[in-house]
Amino acid sequence: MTVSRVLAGGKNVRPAVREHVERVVSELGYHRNENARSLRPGQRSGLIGMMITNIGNPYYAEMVQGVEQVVSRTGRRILVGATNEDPQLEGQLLSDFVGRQVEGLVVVPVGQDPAVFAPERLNRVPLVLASRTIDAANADAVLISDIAGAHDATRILLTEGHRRIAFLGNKITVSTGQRRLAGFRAAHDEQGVEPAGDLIVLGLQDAASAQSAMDELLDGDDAPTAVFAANNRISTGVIRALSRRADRARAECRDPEAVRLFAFDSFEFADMAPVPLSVIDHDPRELGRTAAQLLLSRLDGSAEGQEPRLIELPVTLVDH
Amino acid sequence: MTVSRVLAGGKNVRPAVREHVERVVSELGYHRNENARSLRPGQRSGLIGMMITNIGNPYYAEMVQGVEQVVSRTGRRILVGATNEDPQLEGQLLSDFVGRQVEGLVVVPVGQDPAVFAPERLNRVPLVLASRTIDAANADAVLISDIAGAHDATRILLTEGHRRIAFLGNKITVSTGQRRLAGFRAAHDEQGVEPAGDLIVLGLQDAASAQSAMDELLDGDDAPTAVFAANNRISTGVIRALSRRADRARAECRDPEAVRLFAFDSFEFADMAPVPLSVIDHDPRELGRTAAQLLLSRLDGSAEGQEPRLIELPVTLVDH
DNA sequence: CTGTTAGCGCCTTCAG
DNA sequence: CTGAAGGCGCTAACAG
Repeated sequence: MTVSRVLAGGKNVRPAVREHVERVVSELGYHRNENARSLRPGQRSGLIGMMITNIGNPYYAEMVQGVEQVVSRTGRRILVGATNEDPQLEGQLLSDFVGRQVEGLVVVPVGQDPAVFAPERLNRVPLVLASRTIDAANADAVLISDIAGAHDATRILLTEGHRRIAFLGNKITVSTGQRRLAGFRAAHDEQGVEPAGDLIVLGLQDAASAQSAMDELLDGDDAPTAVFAANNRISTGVIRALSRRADRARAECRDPEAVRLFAFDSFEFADMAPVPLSVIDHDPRELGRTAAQLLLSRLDGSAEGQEPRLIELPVTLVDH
Repeated sequence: MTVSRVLAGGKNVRPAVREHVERVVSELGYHRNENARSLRPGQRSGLIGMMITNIGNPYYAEMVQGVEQVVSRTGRRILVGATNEDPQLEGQLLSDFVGRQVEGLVVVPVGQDPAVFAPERLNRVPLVLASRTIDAANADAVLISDIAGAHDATRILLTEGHRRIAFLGNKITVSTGQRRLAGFRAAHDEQGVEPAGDLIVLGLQDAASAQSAMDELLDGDDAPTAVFAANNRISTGVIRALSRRADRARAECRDPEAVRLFAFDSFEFADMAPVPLSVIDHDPRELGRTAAQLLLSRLDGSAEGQEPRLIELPVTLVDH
């Protein structure tokens, strides 16, 4: 008990005893067992669970960094798990994290099934959805201005005169995919232009598939004059495709195809990409920080009883 | 007790009772408390601690991914903490992780002080050092072939005739910095060439400082004809500097400075960098996987009593 | 200022 | 096959 008191701050302990305890603790390398500690009612575990699709994607890595920065200031640590876009893995991970007594969860959800995060599965653990949302979910969420960003970018392409604009997107079950496509379509509607249906390719999961999809479109009869790449993996593939083709063209003394590219999400070296491009830029680190703050406001009670909140972070259009 | 038995696999429970328990468990969303579970002697916590400098660096993010891939197969989860290259933070993080009963640690150490990871601070928790080592540490380690890689690259530069080769490196207290510089020097020695002392810049912590260091060197009287960039952050800065200068030169109708660049660590888009470069390539994901395997071999007892092991992963030289 | 009691949720051991 | 006892490490509440 005396040791416990010393470690809790040393109140109501005779200075001599306190010093003695401190010395012995450091000599023995004693560490109090945080798990046993959090077993007692009213004690928090100090763990925040983060479920993302893939830490190898720099986008999510930066998000993790944002969350880590904010929660580490409150002495909490983050438990990281990868869902690999697999709803079943997502469910297991959730259950595991709840079992490990996480105080809160920051999640990039895989699908749209609200049952995964139903209240009885969450066991009262507050949840913040990040980057993607689940329409029917009853949770705080931080999103990017997907719709407005895609809308603005597409409007620019249309006003530049492009009529054959390709849309390369990810799975439509992912809310970012839906929302970015919605913005793309809305801009067409607004300008009274019919989107080129044959140029809308969805379900692209990685850079490699985006690259071959792009090649295929450019090899078609009526190739696009502009491309909207709906996320950073897709942009990567598109840039690879365009750059390879430009190299080949130059080697054969042809003029390279000029394709106007708009990319959602920025990435390192966007400013020195081998092809000209415009970017719908935003900060995944800020997204992580905001998500963490929403979560903390549920934990410290400052958002007591509030309705689910939705924050949309702004985007910036940048030309390179 | 019966519920505990059902959750442990349902041995020695009447099927009817088992089914009933299972139904009620899923109805109520009951999760067994993993922390309480690990309180019992002989039970493992299922947590692995990862201490890295910065998750936002794609290099470390990929390392985390490698570790996650391997340990998640054993049902374990990873606790991630950032040290921000701060030895004090590193110590606190270590203590926190040990207190949270991590079963093992994968660490990219900040400095060279072996006291940080002294046995009494580790409390018998196995430690694997990754990417960097501490010479005096008594722990398993996975490194890249820093010395050989830097040696080979420098030898190539020297045989190409370069005599003014700049070395842009990070802090010399970091083992990768030491080792890569050692390889650089060894190649010079081997060829009987004196390294250009005025071109060796150390202590570069980020891309921005590397960029300005590069600019400064190129503006000097006796500018380097080749550059060795000792890690991915530094390469980024150097590429930015070179590319900016090339753009400016072209705008002024001058020939851009031709600087031969060798970069340690690869990065996305290395193959389409705006300046020609060669890369000492290796796979941080593989580094993470290997570190995790070393750790697991300590946990399952298969490396029982073995001396600390040191694994050096090979590098590949790639021209772009 | 210091120590005792009790109970957090779990599972090993033993009794029925 | 099922349940009761006990203890893992910790700290709130109470006693001294």
